[in-house]
Amino acid sequence: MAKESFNTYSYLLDRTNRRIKQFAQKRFKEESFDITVDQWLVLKSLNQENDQNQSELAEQIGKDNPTLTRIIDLLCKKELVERRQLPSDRRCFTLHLTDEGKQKMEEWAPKVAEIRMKAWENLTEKDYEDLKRILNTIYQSLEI
Amino acid sequence: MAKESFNTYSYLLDRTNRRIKQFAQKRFKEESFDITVDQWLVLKSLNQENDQNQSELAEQIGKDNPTLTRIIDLLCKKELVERRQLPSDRRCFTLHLTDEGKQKMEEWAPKVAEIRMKAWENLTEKDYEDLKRILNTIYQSLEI
DNA sequence: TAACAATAATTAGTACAACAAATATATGAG
DNA sequence: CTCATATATTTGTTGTACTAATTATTGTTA
Repeated sequence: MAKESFNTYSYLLDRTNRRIKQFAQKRFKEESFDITVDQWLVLKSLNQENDQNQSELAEQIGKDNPTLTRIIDLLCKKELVERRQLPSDRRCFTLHLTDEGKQKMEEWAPKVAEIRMKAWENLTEKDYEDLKRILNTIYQSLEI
Repeated sequence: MAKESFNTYSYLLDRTNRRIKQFAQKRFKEESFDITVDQWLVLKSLNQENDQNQSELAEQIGKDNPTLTRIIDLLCKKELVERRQLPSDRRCFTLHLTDEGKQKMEEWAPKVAEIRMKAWENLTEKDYEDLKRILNTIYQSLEI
């Protein structure tokens, strides 16, 4: 294949990724979910596993610490998440959904699952598997 | 498949996309290419086809106009690109590589092609085809 | 114990993404 | 011609990404 073509794949990937976010964000707005897609990712992770500190959570969702700090700041301001000082290591906070956060998660989760599913509706089971494998192969080829 | 899994695919796609950009950016820096990956995309398009106005170019590279305006601003500041007023329609600019821009393109293009290729080196021809098909299917499922 | 390295989180600075709204100009219908 | 509409671009705002620097704390070791 011509070298030039590889630019095209990067472009397709970028474009598709953007549209997935864009679509979800638009639907979030329509449903009056007052969060971004990335904020959703954080809430979802905290809902599955409380007591994570920021570094663990950052690793979990694949974002860096400064980015996560800001997402957490925003979620705290919305009173969906709270930081708790860890007495055993005063450098750390553990992160927790507030009661309101838990309630919103119950309310939002089924609808979000539906919205997120939309992207994949015209793919076969084999397509999912192939996509997963291909993306992971790329990811590992670029180990930093 | 459980609905919850679909979140995972979005996550994989986002993560891989980020790493592709991240990798290219890091290599750009090592090679002292003083541009971002998105700026590269613009230069590349202009190198192939001069005389585009901003709206055409935005469409071409799949970014919206405000985003492109700012990328062009930066490239103009670096004196790689210039805006030329179109006498026949004074709302438009056509965009052109400067001499320095053309020179840099010649210098950078082969190396950039190599860098971009790195992501795909462990995939087969069939993988490329599958990936392209799958990404386009997703893109079209989310027509906005 | 004092000095040094490592870690958790934050902050600052720059850039891009997405969206809405504003501005300037052009075009078409009447 | 004039008004409404459309088009090209810019501006403002919020959020995310990456780098580098900073603060506070903990761990290590001479």
